Amino acid sequence: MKSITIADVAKQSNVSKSTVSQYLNQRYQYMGEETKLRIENAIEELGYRPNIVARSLKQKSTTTIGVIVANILHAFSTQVIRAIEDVCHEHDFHTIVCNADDDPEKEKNYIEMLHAKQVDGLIIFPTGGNTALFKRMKKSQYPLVIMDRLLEDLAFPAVILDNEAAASLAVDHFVDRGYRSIGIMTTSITRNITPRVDRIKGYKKALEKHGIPVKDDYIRSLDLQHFEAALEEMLSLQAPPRALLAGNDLALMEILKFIKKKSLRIPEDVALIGIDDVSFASFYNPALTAVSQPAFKMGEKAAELLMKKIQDENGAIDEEVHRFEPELIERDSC
Amino acid sequence: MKSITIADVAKQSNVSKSTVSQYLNQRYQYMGEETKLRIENAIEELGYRPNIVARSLKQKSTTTIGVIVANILHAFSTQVIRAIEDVCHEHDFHTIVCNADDDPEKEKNYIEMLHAKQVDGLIIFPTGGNTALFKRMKKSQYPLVIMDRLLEDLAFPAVILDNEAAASLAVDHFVDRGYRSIGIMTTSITRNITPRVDRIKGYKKALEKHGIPVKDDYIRSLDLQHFEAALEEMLSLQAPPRALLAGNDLALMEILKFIKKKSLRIPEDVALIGIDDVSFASFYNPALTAVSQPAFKMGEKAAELLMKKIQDENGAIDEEVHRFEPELIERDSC
DNA sequence: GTGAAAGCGCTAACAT
DNA sequence: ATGTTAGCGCTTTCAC
Repeated sequence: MKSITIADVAKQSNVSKSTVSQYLNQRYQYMGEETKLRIENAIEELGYRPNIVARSLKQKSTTTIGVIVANILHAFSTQVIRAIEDVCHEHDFHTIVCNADDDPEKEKNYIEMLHAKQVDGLIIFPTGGNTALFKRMKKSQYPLVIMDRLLEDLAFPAVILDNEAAASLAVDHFVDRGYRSIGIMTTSITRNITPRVDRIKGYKKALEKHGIPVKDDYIRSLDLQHFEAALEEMLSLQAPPRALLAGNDLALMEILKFIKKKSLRIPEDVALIGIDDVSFASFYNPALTAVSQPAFKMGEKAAELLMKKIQDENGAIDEEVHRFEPELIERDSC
Repeated sequence: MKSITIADVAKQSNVSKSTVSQYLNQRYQYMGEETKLRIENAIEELGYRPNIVARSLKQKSTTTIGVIVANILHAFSTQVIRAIEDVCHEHDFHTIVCNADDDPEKEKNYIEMLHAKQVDGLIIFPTGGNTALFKRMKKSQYPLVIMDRLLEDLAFPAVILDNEAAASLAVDHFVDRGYRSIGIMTTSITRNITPRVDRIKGYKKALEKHGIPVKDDYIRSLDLQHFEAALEEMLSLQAPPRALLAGNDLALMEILKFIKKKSLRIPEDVALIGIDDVSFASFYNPALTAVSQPAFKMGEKAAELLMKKIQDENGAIDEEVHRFEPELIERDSC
């Protein structure tokens, strides 16, 4: 499978390689109309396609960015990815998506491989490890924007949800509806995943604001496979919570499974609000009240920040964190 | 951002570029133990990472494959993708995923860009257009495996579901449960999307097998945005179907929305079976009976076929279609 | 055991 | 207006 090169086109059309190159890069300022046509035909006849690898080597740009998500299973990740792809597409950039699977080791491998592949920049949903690596990237000025989670001590441009507000919104709504014993269940916070920590923080603050005492028994943060046991435990407390806040979509689904298994009624037995709007929220029985993140806007913002950083050579370095507001979607589960 | 090259490492360790290259490619057969160490240190000190773009240019292989799915919104697509990624990872290949969004034009662009990017092979869920392009690829021997849908007249290795069997399974189950007026709703079959066509075919055959007359009023194939109207129509027939088969996950969700909106009961008012097992099937109220595809196995198979095709230079060319068996998961919606 | 040199396909001065 | 030339960073004979 020997490929057709620019040299073949040049020969076929009786011009030099450089002229063909000019043509390919639409620099036909002073190019003879006839030459242009000859080249056009040659390309057509030969079915020639430029080799992007060679071009990238020369130009030191692959017009490709990488995005590494901590966990692709979150609907939020996929929504953000689609927005990023859209923006990149507008800028004629390609996108390579990798899933770190919540594993800092995998994250590290992907960062290194994308770097080796010479992607022009990275959008990362950090897993929470790899501090040293990030420090190095910071120093090397590698175009990087952080999404969803914050990296302590490291000032990269970042796009995140106002996670405290998200939890607050939910608690406020529970209280509005007359609930005062409210639990929160979220996935594990070993490695200090900031959104989860912040959501718990927001939950506590909101409770205090309403003069409701915070009970540690009502707060659980653990791996999905331990949800059932934890739920069992929490709901068999002498005074069990009457309302449950799911810290994210995966947590919500575990809770729903449990509720189904135990034939509990929503909201009579437990009221429910989930952070993240799941695909089936509107037509679940009952319809699920949710706090939704503006995933699309967030993805757009992250991509725009990165594009700017890549194009501005070493222009104004934006290290701000861009915080987006969540929104409560009222339905029937609370 | 000038990058560190092999030359820098060579200088730093007082050897030539080629020796460093040997080292990088683990060809230290005759390499001095000491040289090895010096290189190792130099690489460490400089933080050198090989430039994959340059390597690819020379080696004419990017150890990357592309996968183009017709529509990423189908859960099936994402499951298959994950399996493909796993297999590729084992073979030290990377994967670039593109979403054609059911648009043959986009499909074409992606094929061309992936080709230009010199990916070593392609797995495609065809949108149904681009016959000429595929014919050309066939001729050029480009490593390609087809997934999910068949391409008429074109013999590529393919991995698909036994779609007729899938519909049959559902109809059989309906009949078992005493239903004899059964409708089917699926997304549009303009462009002759083979799975949809075959599912309808399987549905009809199964009906005939059971001696139930096929009614055209009970068969609808259209875009998602027209589902509501079509459902309205079908269920207001003088003799409406009492059971509904959803042709895929997206169709199922539309049906569920409609049912919710009209406050219909499942299965009392309509029984329901969906082809594709959705994430929430097990904990929906009621739990959803489904015909599931072995998505993971199918993805694995496709990836393995492609890897073989890529590695076997021009070895045995497998043009078989590999057909997988669906499985009925019995729950409460029928 | 290690090095020199050519070349992968393309671009970009610089000539002409 | 078009051609010549020198690399981009790496791999790979072939010498030494």
